[in-house]
Amino acid sequence: MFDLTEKLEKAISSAVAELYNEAVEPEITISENFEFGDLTTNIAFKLASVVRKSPGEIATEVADRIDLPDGVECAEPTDSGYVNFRYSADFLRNLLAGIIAKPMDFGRSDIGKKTKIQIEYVSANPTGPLNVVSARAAAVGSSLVNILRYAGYDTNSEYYLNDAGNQIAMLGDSFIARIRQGAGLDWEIPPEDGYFGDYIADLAAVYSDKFPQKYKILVETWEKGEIPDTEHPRKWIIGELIQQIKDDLEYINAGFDRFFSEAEFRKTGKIEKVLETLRENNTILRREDAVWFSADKYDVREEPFVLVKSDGEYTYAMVDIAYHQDKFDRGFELVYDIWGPDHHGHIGRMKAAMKALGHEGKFDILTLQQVNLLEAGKKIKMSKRTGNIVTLREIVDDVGVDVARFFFIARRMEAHLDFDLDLARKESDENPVYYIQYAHARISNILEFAKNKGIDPKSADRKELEALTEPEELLLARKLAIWPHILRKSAEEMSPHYICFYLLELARLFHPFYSKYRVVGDDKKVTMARVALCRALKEALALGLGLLGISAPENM
RNA sequence: GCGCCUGUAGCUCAGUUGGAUAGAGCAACGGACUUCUAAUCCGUAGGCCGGGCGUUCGAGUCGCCCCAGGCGCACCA
Repeated sequence: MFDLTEKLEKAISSAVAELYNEAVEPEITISENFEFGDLTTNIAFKLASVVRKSPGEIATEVADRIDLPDGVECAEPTDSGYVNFRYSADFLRNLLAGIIAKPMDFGRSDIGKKTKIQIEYVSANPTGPLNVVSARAAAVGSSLVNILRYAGYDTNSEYYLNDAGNQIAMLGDSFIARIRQGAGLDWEIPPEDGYFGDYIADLAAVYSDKFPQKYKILVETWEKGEIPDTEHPRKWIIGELIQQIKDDLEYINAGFDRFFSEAEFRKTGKIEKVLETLRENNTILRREDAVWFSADKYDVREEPFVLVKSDGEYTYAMVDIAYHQDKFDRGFELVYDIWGPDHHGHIGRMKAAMKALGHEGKFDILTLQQVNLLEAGKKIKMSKRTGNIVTLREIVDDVGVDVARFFFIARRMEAHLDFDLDLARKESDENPVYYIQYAHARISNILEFAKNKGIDPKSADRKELEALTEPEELLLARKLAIWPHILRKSAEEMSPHYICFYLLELARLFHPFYSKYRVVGDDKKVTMARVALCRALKEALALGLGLLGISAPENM
């Protein structure tokens, strides 16, 4: 809907075919400056060496020959070699009328072709509250899911709950130690891999209050010098921490379609099956009583790694490989993970394993870089082990969901993020999120004002919109026309941050327009048209903010 | 030692996959509220795009070599 790129590409290729008998796939880009029109192709540069003419010459010939599709007003060659295209006024009016008629479909596309795609993100171990890195992952992942869904993918989000294995055992040990501490017994948290955070001591206190009988038995058994059954408290704290994680994710507006339990998965027997498949594929070797995967067979840069330890336990890698096989068994055609930098060393391994299982090209990992929290100009050092962390909840409480989400999303995933808390707090009145939201609130107010005067163009027609003639008005309409491109790029490149910058630019055009012109004025025609423009703008802003999981307030 | 990520305005970051004059927010300076929201607007200033060499019509973007910061290199997860 309202994306002329494809039509234009066809028109250009057929013009080129007629002129030079060459087959090309033209690139259409958005002009970065509106002086250069709305859309641009650099086809003449690509052809210059093949056709042996200057780019400028080719641009002129192509521009003359091209059969312009509906909605494109003209093709303008430049001396340097570009061909610039301009949307027709009629196209822009159509666009505005279209947005108002079907606001929830503006820029919606089917580029995903209903492909079944799964995005796994956060997946932090349930050994403590979520930290800022998880907060970033939650924000980015959830908006990516929204964007892919809007782009026509059959999208599912999943959180892998690592609720089994060594770290969980260590968590249990740490928790038991804290219970002993609460009971006044001698206690020690496992020094190597234990969890030292205060939250565990707090939960120990909750446990003894909540289960006085079980607590009593525990303490009495210890006092007799015997070893009690600690299964209940161990299970309880995991459940408790998982619930906290789910609450935190809700808190930052990141919903998941599914939480996938490792403990449950281990019972299904799938791990054995996958191991068997790998064995059949002749990718397994035994060495020193352990079972290894020959990753080097699939990627020369990788080395074999252990799947089953000599004590018979599966490694994390083995379980994770089987888990990913299970995703494909469940029918996902594309599987994406968002991983933190600390798991970087495993990317090559996992990819090699997926290749071995026949999923090459269907699996990819997006790496999300770390977050540095700055306070008073200094980095806050964080360690989950020692419990010295800044939690998701703390940061959201501090700056608000909308601000936190925007800051997390508004940068490339690969970029390290310096989150200056002082700045976020101090400038919370003038940060970019409010700039965008304020545009939305202002427009809402105008529409309310207009409505009270009996002006409510729910279904604006093109005739009314002919009164839009000022350059600022047309610029706004042209900016709106870009929205489908932005969405497509965002989905194709799995990059939610483009949406942030687009919305900022849109707001950046609206505010000056607002101060310069009156929307509701004496001229009825102009008023109608401007109110309609405002409606379209409001829908686009709300849509974009919605995809980012950020609220679009009516009042500020 | 090996691998990955990053280096763009004082600060935080974009830069349409190699294209036109490198952009935005904050911070700084000077202005603007009697009409739909001043969380706004108008104006000024701010840059050897870490450094070097190369590739070509053309490089912030690609290649190689340095420099700086971060993160990984387990029969841990």
